[in-house]
Amino acid sequence: MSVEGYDKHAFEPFAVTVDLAVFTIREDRLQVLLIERGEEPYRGRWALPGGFVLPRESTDDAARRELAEETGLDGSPDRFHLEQLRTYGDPDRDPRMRVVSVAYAALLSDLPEPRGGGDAVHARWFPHGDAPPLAFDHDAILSDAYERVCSKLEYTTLATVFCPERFTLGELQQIYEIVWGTGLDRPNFRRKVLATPGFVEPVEGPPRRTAGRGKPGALYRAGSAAALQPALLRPTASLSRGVRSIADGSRRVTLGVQC
Amino acid sequence: MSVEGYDKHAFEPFAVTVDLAVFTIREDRLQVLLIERGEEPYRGRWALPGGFVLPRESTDDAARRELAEETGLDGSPDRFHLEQLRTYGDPDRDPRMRVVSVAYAALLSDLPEPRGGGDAVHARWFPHGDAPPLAFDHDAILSDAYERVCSKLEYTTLATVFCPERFTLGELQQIYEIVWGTGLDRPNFRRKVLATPGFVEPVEGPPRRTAGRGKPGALYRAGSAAALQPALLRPTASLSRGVRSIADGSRRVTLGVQC
DNA sequence: ACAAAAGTGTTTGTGCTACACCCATGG
DNA sequence: CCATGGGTGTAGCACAAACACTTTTGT
Repeated sequence: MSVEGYDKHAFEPFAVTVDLAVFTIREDRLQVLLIERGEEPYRGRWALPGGFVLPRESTDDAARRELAEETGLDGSPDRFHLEQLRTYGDPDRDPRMRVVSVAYAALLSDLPEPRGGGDAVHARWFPHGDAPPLAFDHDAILSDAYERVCSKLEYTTLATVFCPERFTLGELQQIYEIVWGTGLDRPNFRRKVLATPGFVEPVEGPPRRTAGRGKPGALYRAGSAAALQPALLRPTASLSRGVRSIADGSRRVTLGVQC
Repeated sequence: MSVEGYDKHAFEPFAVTVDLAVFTIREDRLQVLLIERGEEPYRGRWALPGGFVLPRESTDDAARRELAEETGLDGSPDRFHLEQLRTYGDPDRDPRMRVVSVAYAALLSDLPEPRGGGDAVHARWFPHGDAPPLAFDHDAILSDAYERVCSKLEYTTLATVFCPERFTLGELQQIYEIVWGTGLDRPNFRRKVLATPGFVEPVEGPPRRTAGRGKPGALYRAGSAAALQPALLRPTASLSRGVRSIADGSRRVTLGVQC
């Protein structure tokens, strides 16, 4: 940017693309949207959705456009989150030419339509962890994106974008448990969420609802706060204090890939 | 990346650059390295150092190269930190052409030589806060970089890269106080640092040293740990004591493209 | 009656805050 | 002696972990 000897044609052309790691929660699993490539290189391999940044378009706009094209969500005012992850710029990441890719992570509430991609390409949701090896360096991007999502749940209220507009605290807790792959203590989770001003707010007319049997829970919607002041940390899978051997295994549902 | 209709010349050329926010601590202040532009646009304005990514070079390599060129640090094995910040891709951020810039943040221990830039351009350190308005969108980049540095001190051991190889706990604490612009309680800071395994390790032969008068402090060097398990949070600007005003949202959370 | 989920309460421990106090050095 | 910085101790509080218990629904 501040190079002195400047010449508009002193450099070889770079292509700039955006790649999207789109997450949602379907069928009690964290799932990622992947697209099957129809041509070389990596024909037949699955990859993250993405595409070229247009000449008069910001990278953010390109990411929004690709997200809309790929998922069919259009004027959806809320209920999703999109943020830049980082940029992948190895010279050999695409065998065709020099491509620098700005990766984005997107979080979506489960969509009404399975997918609305305009193109005739194959696209589907894969449970995170069941995804096949991806094209290019997309395995690394997806891995980075997953770690970002895990840690974002700790210090932001982003978990609510995975929920429907109205949700119970049990459903919100399930988001955390599914993404982190750990169990959480319900009473403590409840207190933590309710003690954080602006995390959730109770819905007025409390028409209760249930997700199976059991007592129906009170309904909430997302509040106005974005940050969790004391973070909601995921339990550390590592240290066990002292020599406590008893009472460890119990009901920790440690499935899923660790962060 | 996974666009189907692919044509090598279907896009206009983009330039890809790296921009660096280089921080150090000199004269008890957090300072940033700036370069005076010698040509249009923004001739005479100060800007972050940076330059074009070469055709066969990763963006990380380009950042390392620019850092070496600009600061003169060469084979320095350690004692500095370089990490990608984020990418700035607005179509109008450079009036000459379409330029996408991958920004990096660099943290350096104070250098022996003031600067070793090979070029004849003007470069100097500015105390953070005293920097003039910068060219392009570099004010925004610098602001993001500063926030990143502040938060990185909270949950990593990165403060040690600002220190000389051997340092006292008082010097380490000063790093935090200078960067954050707040005072810290010495006994508590001390306990926190020493209680974190791998943050610092005592230097064997304890030849004590002093930074003025007063009791000489024990010397330490950086340990092997990178993360601070319980974070070392900067004090919230809110009131202590008495009535906790509801407030405040306080800590910055980088929301994405959001909804 | 039983299972399952929601919701309340209580105990215990850890880590941070705030502050009081002593030690070593230079002027 | 005093000022300055290094270093130790301790009481109080906020918060989280763990777990016992009650309530409300469906089968």
